Amino acid sequence: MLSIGDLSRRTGVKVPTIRYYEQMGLLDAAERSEGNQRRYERTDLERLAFIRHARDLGLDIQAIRELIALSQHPNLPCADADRIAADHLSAVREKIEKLKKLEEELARIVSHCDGGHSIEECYVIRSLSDHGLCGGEH
Amino acid sequence: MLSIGDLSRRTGVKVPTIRYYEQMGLLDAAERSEGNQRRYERTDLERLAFIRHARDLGLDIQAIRELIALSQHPNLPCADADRIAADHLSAVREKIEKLKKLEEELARIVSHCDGGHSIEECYVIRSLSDHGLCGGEH
DNA sequence: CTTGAAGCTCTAGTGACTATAGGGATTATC
DNA sequence: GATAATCCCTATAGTCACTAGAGCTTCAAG
Ligand SMILES: [Zn+2]
Ligand SMILES: [Zn+2]
Ligand SMILES: [Zn+2]
Ligand SMILES: [Zn+2]
Repeated sequence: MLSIGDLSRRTGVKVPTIRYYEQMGLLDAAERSEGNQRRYERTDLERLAFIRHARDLGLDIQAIRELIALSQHPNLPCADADRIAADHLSAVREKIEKLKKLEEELARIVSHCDGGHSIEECYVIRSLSDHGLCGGEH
Repeated sequence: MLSIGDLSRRTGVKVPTIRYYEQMGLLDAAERSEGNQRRYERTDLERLAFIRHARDLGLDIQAIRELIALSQHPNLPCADADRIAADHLSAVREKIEKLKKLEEELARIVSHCDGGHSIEECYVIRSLSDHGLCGGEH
């Protein structure tokens, strides 16, 4: 039986975060010691590692909740799980696209000024004042 | 003199957001009509357009506050403004790098399963359970 | 002068935590 | 068995940049 601190050390998830996951329904409410402290077993450790890994990959709490629910039904087809992952991949790709546009614009803006001007002439300030100086939309 | 709604329509910034920017100190507290409604002038319109553009480029409120403060001193050198922009560009590039790693991993995971398995065999679920199946860190 | 749109303030909700306060439990040492 | 250090508990509030709603007042058109 592991304390919440043990679980934390073994997974790298902070103690308050573990309690938060319980509150959000990702972890089952843990058994308690006589003194009301949480006690965990190996299955909880695995569940938490799953959650942690899914979070590291950027999945949100709701998606993880659904994946956990699915994983409780080993014989169902996995189309739903695959769709969740595919949707997330699409969302990540969209974010990348948006950030690349920002990067391009910012790089252009930054390259036009080297800190050697006055604020009045600064290309950074002028670009922010006038989207017309931009190369694209955002 | 423009009402807050006029300002909203001309900049595409929603009315509550304009009030929020005032509260955050990005916009000066507007003059008021006899009936306590906000009234704006051209300079406010320009300020709001600046804020909007900076937000569209991903700068946060604090950075925008600093840029506005700088733009009030036209004769100072622009090194601080340039640094804010350059720092933001670096942050954007870091985000892109992280997202690209996620994308790669997610693409790999998704490509291994086509929805035609059982949950028990699903590569998505198995990958989430075991980071050892991953190609890199995240 | 009436009506409907627009404006006002204040509060709370979003997501995924993190921090703090003010206590109680457990464990190691003496 | 006492004590101290560490751990754990709940509950609340703060983060960021808004957004939504309640309940009220003001404005502009007809
Ligand atoms: Zn400059
Ligand atoms: Zn622009
Ligand atoms: Zn699958
Ligand atoms: Zn992994």
